[in-house]
This record gives sequence, C-alpha cells and structure tokens, in this order.
Amino acid sequence: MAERGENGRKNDPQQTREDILLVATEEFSTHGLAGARVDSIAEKTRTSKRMIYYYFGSKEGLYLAVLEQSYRKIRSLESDLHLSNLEPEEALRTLISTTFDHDEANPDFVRLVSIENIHHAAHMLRSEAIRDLNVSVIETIAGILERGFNKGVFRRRADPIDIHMMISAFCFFRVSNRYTFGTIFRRNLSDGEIIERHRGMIADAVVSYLKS
Amino acid sequence: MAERGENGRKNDPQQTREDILLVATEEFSTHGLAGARVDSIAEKTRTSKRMIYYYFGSKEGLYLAVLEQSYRKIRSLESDLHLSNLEPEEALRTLISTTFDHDEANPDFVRLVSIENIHHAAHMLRSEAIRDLNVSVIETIAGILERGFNKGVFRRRADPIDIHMMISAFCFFRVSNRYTFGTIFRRNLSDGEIIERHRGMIADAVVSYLKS
DNA sequence: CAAAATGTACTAACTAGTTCGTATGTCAAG
DNA sequence: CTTGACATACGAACTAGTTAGTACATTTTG
Repeated sequence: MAERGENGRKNDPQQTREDILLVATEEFSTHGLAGARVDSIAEKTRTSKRMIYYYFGSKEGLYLAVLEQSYRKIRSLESDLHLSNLEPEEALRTLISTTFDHDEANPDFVRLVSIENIHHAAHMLRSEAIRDLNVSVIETIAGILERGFNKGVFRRRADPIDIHMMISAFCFFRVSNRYTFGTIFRRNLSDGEIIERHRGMIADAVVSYLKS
Repeated sequence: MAERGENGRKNDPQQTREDILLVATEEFSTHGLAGARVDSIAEKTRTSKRMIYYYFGSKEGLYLAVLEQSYRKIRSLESDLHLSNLEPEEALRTLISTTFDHDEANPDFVRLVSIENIHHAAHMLRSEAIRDLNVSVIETIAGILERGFNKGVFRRRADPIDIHMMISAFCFFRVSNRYTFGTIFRRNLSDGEIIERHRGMIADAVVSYLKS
C-alpha cells in the first residue's frame, strides 16, 4: 500500500481528510465558526489549505463536516447499552451515568453544540444525517418509564423527551457553562470529587421526581 | 437639557452610549464575539463607528461593556423577592419560577453567557463587576435549605451552589439549546404549553430531590 | 476659549477562497 | 511487466474583499 516516502509526498486521502477534521474540530470548538481561521487550521495540519477546499469546499462545509462527525460519534455509543434486562430504576441510573460521562469526556462536542445554537441550528437543519438521531434515546427512556410505571416503582407518568431534556440539561450545562459558573462561584467543575457528587445528584433528582 | 435640533447635531453622550450598547447586545448575541461586525453595529446606531471607539476603545471593550450590563440587570432583579417570610418549599418554588421566567424572557443574556463560555470566560475574569455577583442567590438558597431542613420539610442536606446549578442548568438549557434540541426532537420549546409544564417540572424535581 | 462629543474618510492587516502547476496512483493496452 | 494516459491528490503563491481601528477636522457645550 502507501508507505512513507523518504521525503517525497505520499497520497493518502483518507488520512488527509481525517487529519483536517481532527484539527478543525479543535479549532471550531475553541473559537466558534466565525472565530475559527482556515489558515490556522491549515497550519496545524500536515497538509495545506488547498486540501481543505479540495475536500470540504468551504469553511462552512468544513464546519458542517465537523459537526456531523461529532454527532455520528455519540449515536454509536448510545446504542449498545442493553438496558432492557435491568430493573427500571437501575436502567435509568445507568443511562444517566452514561450521558453524564459522555458530556464530561467530550467537551469539544458540547462546545460545538453550543456554537451551533448560537447560529440557530442553521447548519444542523441542512444536514439530514444529524436531524435523524432522535430515535434511540427517547425510545429507550420511554420503555424504562413504561416498565417502571407498570411495576409501581415510578408513580408519575412523565414525557420521555422531557426526562431526556432534564438529564441533558444538567449534564450539558456542567460542561458548557463550566467557565462562567466556575468563575462566579469559584468552583472547579472538573474536580473529581464534584464530578462524583454531581453524577449521583442528577440521578437521584430524576428518580425522586419520577417517584413523587 | 438637550433638545432635538432641527437638522444640526445634538450632543447626548448618555443616550449615545446606551444606543450603542443596545444595538451591540443584539449583534454580539446573534453573531458571537468574532462574528459580530463593528461596522454593522455602527450602521444600526444613530451615531457612527467613531463613537464606538470613542466610548469603548475596541471591539472587545464594547463586548465587555455589553456583558457587564447584561449581568448588572439580573443582579438587580434577583435581590427584591422577599422570600424569607414564605414557607421553605414555597420560597424555593418562587425562586425557581423567577429564574425560569428570567431566562425565558432574556434569551440575549443566555446567548451572551454561552458565547462567553466558548471564550473560556476570559473577559469575565477581567471584570470585577461581573465576578462579584455570586452572593445573593446562594445565600438565599442556603437560607431556604436550612429552614426547610430544620422544619423537617427537606430530608436531604444539599449544597446550595449545587442546587442553584441544578435550577440554572434546566432553565438555561431550555433557552440556550432551544434550536438544536428543537430540531432533533421536533419540539418547539417556546410553546406556551411546554413552558408551563417545564416551569412546574423543574420545581417538582428540585423539591422532590430535597425531600427524598 | 477649552474640553467633550461627533462625523468623514481613510488604511493597514487579515482572511476566505482561487489559480496554476506538479506529483502520485491506477488501469488498460501492448 | 512496462508504458503511458488519465484521474485523483496535492503544494505554493496569489487575490479580492472585508474589517478593526485611526487621522483629521468640526461642532457642541459649559
């Protein structure tokens, strides 16, 4: 296949694309769409600006590709959790922990979503790939709520999308607003002890809400 | 004082400043710091770009002034609620409703905070005015939690900052992530019915958490 | 008059996107 | 298997348009 030449260049389109996307993700997530610099991305890449336009057409095209890739990553993680054989409360707690840990581990993703919201989700609207990832979580939650209610564990009939929002809000906010919140309240939300406490807190809150 | 001249110009520094700030708030909140255009702000103002630099020194200076003004507005609203003569649960529910309605009514503020987080709260750090607005809410919440626990209404001893975060997260997220969330789940979070449901939901969740 | 407030027109620097030319891979024909 | 033609992948340097910020002159106000 393609071996590393001594000095001469080596064609490796796959690698080039991925390299650009990786660098661009970082750039967009730390500077926003308008703040990101194509030249800056190009420099940090092992290829040139020419290639960015060759593969992605425009700065916006690149941004969209970055966004799509980020969403694609979650979708895959989300699927294989096998919660249906767990007790409702246990299943819910597991799902919450997973969401919590995902956001905590992927600040870039969180920041990109924030940025996309500033732009009124205009790019997301144009991407079918992104628009079609509603399914799994909501169905999973709906199933858990249903089982829990039937078993008498949950006394409240709640809307699964609302529950998902409640979970997302907490997990997302901790990461998205880490800096302003941390500054105002002099608290480091990346601190291990606080992470542990918060992970339990959101789970307890949701569960007690459903039980009340 | 200063009257509107027929055609000639009229000096009105106060008004000029405010006019610029108003326009700039809108511009920064919809385009972000880097995306905002000084020329665009100038055009929408009844004065010129020269004045922006005369009063605010630079684009960043203007951005900071916008941010400070936005924070100053909440601080004032927050103070006069007189919650200490209400029953703990009632006081908490009132506080939550207030936060909820504030965020719902001030999407510009929410967006500015999101933007500031993208910039790692770098500007906020440089503004003492903003850094010093931690006090009131936390003390208020601490008082409510204390009274509630002593009365036996709340069974859980919770950290007031954590509780504030939980409330903020929910209220903030509904506004900050309105577009992506709305797009993915085909749900309009500005819908009146949903607003009502969510306002009750976050209150119930926090209260049931504290009671559990 | 002096200081504060304002308008007009300009500039230096930056930045998204392009032009032009070159190297590399591949695949069919010899 | 080797040649050569064609498509794909790539680099360096350039450009046209934009944008933050300024120089200079003028008017208002106390």
